[in-house]
Amino acid sequence: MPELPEVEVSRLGIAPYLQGEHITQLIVRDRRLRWPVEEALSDAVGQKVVAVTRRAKYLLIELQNTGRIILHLGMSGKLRVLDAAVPPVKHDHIDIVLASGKCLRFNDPRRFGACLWQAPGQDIPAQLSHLGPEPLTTDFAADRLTRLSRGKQVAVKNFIMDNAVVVGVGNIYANEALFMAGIDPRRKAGNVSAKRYERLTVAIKDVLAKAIQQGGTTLKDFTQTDGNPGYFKQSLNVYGRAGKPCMVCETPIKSLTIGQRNTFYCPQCQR
DNA sequence: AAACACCCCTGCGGGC
DNA sequence: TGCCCGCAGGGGTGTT
Repeated sequence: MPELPEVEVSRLGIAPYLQGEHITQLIVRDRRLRWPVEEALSDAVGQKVVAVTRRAKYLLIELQNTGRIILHLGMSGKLRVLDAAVPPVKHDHIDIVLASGKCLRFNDPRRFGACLWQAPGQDIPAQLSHLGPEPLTTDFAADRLTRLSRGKQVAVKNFIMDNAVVVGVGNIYANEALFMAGIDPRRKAGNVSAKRYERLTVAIKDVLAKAIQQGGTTLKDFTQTDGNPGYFKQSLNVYGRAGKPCMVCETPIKSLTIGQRNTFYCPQCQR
């Protein structure tokens, strides 16, 4: 479900309900997520939430004692803010209950998501310690793509989906950004010129920022925390449009598999 | 080292 | 209506 824009939309939706609130209870109904949910997570009870931040596709619930609850939505994870008394439904695995009477409820049918616990004073979990720059900051610039890609045989699409290169670019937005930049997704990363990486960098920033503005992309089941869908699907140029005419030149969009993932591109516009 | 394939898991849509 | 198959937004792990 979620790429960076959907995670950011979720963050914006939940933050007002969590910030400044005390956690009164943690309910874990199923610990079998991407990694087993640690018992120590309940150490967060009694703590005040000072902020909800994001790193890559991880949401960080920052606690006053410097502890953190770290959530990842995986492929099918969803967050809702509800009255704590609302009965849980299937796949509602975790409730973070707040003094306000609300709770943050994590639902994840496929259980590819995660809930990690970083105790006060502990290092950030290893999953977050080797991540590349955030795409929407100035830390992510074209020269980085050019420098890291020299000599690389990997397809440029896989290259920009590598979290060590830049975080938060998943399958939808990798396809969209490559279309916007006019680059064939199969092209070897090392064979893309510095000039074209300039265009790709702009495209990545642009597509992610616009998707956040429009509330993310709803494909099957993504909803904003208010239950409304995201509207960016209407702006997709290539993703999921195999056989349909290119928005620019009307050539049928092609699909193929790159790195075990479905890839869409315009054979005319992307070289 | 780099480039892949594979796996975790459930639900859903399409074809028959 | 029902069954079976393929596929899905992520990403860590293990093999060449």
